[in-house]
Amino acid sequence: MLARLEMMAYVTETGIGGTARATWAEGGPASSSAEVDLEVIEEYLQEHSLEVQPLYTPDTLASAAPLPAHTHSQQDPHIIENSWSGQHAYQWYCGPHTPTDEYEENVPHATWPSPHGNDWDHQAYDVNTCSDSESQSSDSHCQKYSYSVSLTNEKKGKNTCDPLPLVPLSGKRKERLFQFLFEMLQTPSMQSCIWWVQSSVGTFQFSSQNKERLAQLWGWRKGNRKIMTYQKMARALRNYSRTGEIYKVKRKLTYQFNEGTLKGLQGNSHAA
DNA sequence: ATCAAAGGGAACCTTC
DNA sequence: GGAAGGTTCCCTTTGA
Repeated sequence: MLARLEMMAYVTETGIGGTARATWAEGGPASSSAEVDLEVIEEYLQEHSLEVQPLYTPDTLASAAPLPAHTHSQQDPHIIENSWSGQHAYQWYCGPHTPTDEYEENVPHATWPSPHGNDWDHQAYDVNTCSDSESQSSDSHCQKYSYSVSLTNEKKGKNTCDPLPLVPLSGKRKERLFQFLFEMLQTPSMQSCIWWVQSSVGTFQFSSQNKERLAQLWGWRKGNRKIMTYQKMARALRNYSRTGEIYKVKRKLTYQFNEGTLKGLQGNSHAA
């Protein structure tokens, strides 16, 4: 139970939201994340008998630094990385039903052509990458890719409890790492972990301080036995350089989607 | 010198 | 059973 609560605090911090937001999650850009009743999350976890490793023990929880308001140190503090200006059509799953039930109800599935010919499993990403650390909302790509977002958000009026599967989608092709990263890049509450350096070309950067949390979320999402670390996640990212889906750029903690991968991800989000 | 990040080999695992 | 896509471990290199 304790581990579960700790995990929930972690989940809260990493963007799933929660009315009882962990103290170390306060103050950061994630503070605008959708709020979810923790009891609902717990109910969900219990219903699905999720075995959750204690990502943060009381000790680590106490020692964990508050999420920094992650701004570029030498930049205008008003410029927030990956400053997400809208809404996302994908939805955080946080209700008492099975993820697949609700998810499939709300989100039509599409397939993308993969660089390797197989169809990518689709998770209804939305793209609103109008802002990043180097290109702001005037970016033509943003205008090009943001229309679907406006529709959903204007209808919803707010960003609340958007379901996103917290567990691998059963019966579907497993989510791939680059899909997960793209999804995180579209998630405003993940700004403290990962952000666009230049969304128009698919360059993104991990937070030096919070990269481990993002990695843990990835590992948790995949249902790994052990806690995922940035080191291991980066190993997987290096494998992408062989296939060309993502490659490393000569900048600390910075990677770039290749053009085809980026278009596939963006195009898929539009198809949603 | 130290440390974080990067890079890669190799064995292993899970899923399709 | 084989391939794909990681995961895990471990070691070396690089750069601030």
